[in-house]
Amino acid sequence: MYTMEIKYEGGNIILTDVPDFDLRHIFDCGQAFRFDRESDGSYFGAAFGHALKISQNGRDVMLHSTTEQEFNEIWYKFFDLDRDYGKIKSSLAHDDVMRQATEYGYGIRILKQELWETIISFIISASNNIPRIKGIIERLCANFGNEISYMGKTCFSFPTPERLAALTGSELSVIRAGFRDKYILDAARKIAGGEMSLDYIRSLPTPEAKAELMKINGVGNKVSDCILLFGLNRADSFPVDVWIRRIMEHCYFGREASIKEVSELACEKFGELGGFAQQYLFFWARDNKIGT
DNA sequence: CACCAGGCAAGCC
DNA sequence: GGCTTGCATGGT
Repeated sequence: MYTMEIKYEGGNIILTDVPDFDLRHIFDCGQAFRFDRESDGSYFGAAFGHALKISQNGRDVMLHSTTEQEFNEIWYKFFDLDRDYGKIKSSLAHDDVMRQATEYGYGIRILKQELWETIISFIISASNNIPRIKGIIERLCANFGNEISYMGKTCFSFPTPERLAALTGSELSVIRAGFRDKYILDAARKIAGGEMSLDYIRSLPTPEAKAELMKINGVGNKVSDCILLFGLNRADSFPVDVWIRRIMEHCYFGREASIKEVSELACEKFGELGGFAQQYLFFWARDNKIGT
């Protein structure tokens, strides 16, 4: 049995004996764009309007300069510390592919991110690459977010729908998002204007939530699946991007396969654990250039 | 210089 | 329904 302990010491939260947890796996598997590795191996970023430095030594994890209240209200849920990932991995590791993928990314956790932020982040991800996605989101926050003072540094929160809805296309062009500008504005205006409700979307069953999200211009099949998985905690969602398609073709089909075929096989093989399987596969395949 | 990057929408049949 | 093409920007 795992025996994770939570202590509050010297203004930091210290977790000991954290199971299935690795910062590089968590932040480099492509689910979050606002946390970066520092030269000392720690990660620095922001979520839910709060900044965080987090570091790890083996199974011990430190959340720097954080209160118990903030940990309980934000970071405990954000890092999905409630969930038994050992059980998930053993349920998935029924073939050689998933055995390798779950062993390689053993410390992956699916972060529970803010819904609004995932909508905009994955709109930006379309036909883009991860370094540039990060750059665009950084400029979005620096220009239109609120200042956060933390550990002697200044960083920025993710801008609200209201803030972005008030912008013109040319004002938004400073973030250099290209053709995605109009999609970002469409999302912000639908939500800030009350035409679309995030709380209502949260309350919907997955298929209905997906249909509602796809009313936003720039949110299609794949982007909506990412929003469902990362922003709405729908772990059965299996986003099929070019990487997942290639790895599934290479490892399971042995031929080219359509997105629909890939989705159907994932549903069959992984079922309600599809989202976890997707993250293990994505991290493993990209790091090892499998299927390329 | 082409070609592509966690896709999508619009325009075709 | 499925299949093509243009799309902004930046990197190789």
